[in-house]
Amino acid sequence: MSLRHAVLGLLIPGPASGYDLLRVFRTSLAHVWQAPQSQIYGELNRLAADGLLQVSERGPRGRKLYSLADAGRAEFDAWVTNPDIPEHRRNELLLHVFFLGFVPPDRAAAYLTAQAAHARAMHAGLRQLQATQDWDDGPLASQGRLALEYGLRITTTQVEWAEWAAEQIRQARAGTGQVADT
Amino acid sequence: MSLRHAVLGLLIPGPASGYDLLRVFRTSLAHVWQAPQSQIYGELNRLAADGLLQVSERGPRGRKLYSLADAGRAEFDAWVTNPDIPEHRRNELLLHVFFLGFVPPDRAAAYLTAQAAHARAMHAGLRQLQATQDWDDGPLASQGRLALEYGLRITTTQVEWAEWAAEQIRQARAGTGQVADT
DNA sequence: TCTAGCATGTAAACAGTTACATGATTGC
DNA sequence: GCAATCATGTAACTGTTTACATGCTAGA
Repeated sequence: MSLRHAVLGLLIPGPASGYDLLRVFRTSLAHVWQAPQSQIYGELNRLAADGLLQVSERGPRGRKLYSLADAGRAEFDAWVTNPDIPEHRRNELLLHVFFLGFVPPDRAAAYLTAQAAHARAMHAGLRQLQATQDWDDGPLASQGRLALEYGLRITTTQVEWAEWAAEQIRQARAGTGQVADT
Repeated sequence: MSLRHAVLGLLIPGPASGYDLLRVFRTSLAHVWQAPQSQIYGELNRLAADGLLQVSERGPRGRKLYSLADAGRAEFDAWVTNPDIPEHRRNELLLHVFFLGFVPPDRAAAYLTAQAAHARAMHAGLRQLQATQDWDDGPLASQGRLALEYGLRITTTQVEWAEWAAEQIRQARAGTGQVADT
């Protein structure tokens, strides 16, 4: 239930509406934790029902400003530096790789080359973001820098690995080919 | 719906029961795609209802051997080298990092050091696996080697990043401390 | 005989996605 | 007046997890 904690955390700097949070999820949090509109509004209502936050103000067009209750702040504090991360162990890329032995080596290598290209594009996108972003604003800016560096490093590793893996497959094919032909 | 394709892929070498698959998910696939028992049996029944596989044989203790139908093989083939991977963009670690500005720098740095230690332990576990595994068996062995290398490289990157990030926070704290004191 | 492992299934709850639905207000 | 954006909500569906439930069979 990390969405819960994300919502609580976003209310720490001050009260905000569901719509405000929605925009944060679409911008700053887009690369970190995606959540559709329906989920955010639902979670806010559940959080309010559980007493972790309350509606502190109502504005025009039915706008509701939520603010953090003491219980919510406590819940967030317990979560944020709790080192236990529920290991998800679901990696779509590796699942494909696992079964790559069932297709011809050429197709398998091409698949990995495509994944390398994809990771490279992701990396370029993050570099772009790094260049355009204002890195002096808000309490979340320096954390954003850390997260972005994570993305840059991980995508680099992914590119290198995918190219290495494609090469492994090509070499194995060449190896068996030669043996078979000789 | 990747579980679907994992199940189809596992039936390529030959017919197997739900229980057989269950053991594969607990061993070879444990680091790649986890699935609980109830999900596997449910998926097998759904897959059979959809005509992607059929019960080819019944053994003792109600054992049902499933085998791949032509439609199932086609579905698998379309999936396995399809380069489009639905981007999940949900990273629990980065979500914590995003909010680390709301706790004292010492706690934030300690959190990242703990994550470095965790990634280091993961890495050691994979090295262990690499040493003990029989790397000459089955059609999935060489793919397993590629996946394992992925894990080794990613965990290395995670360790390096987490230590770097912890250092960043410590330095920022020292910096503001000095300025404030002068 | 009894335990461990084989073997399958269901029910309830929770999490997440997509699509639909509605209305208010601001600026052109 | 109209379009864009603000603003919230609900319904249906799919995917996932946890827990419970049942019975068979091989071997010590």
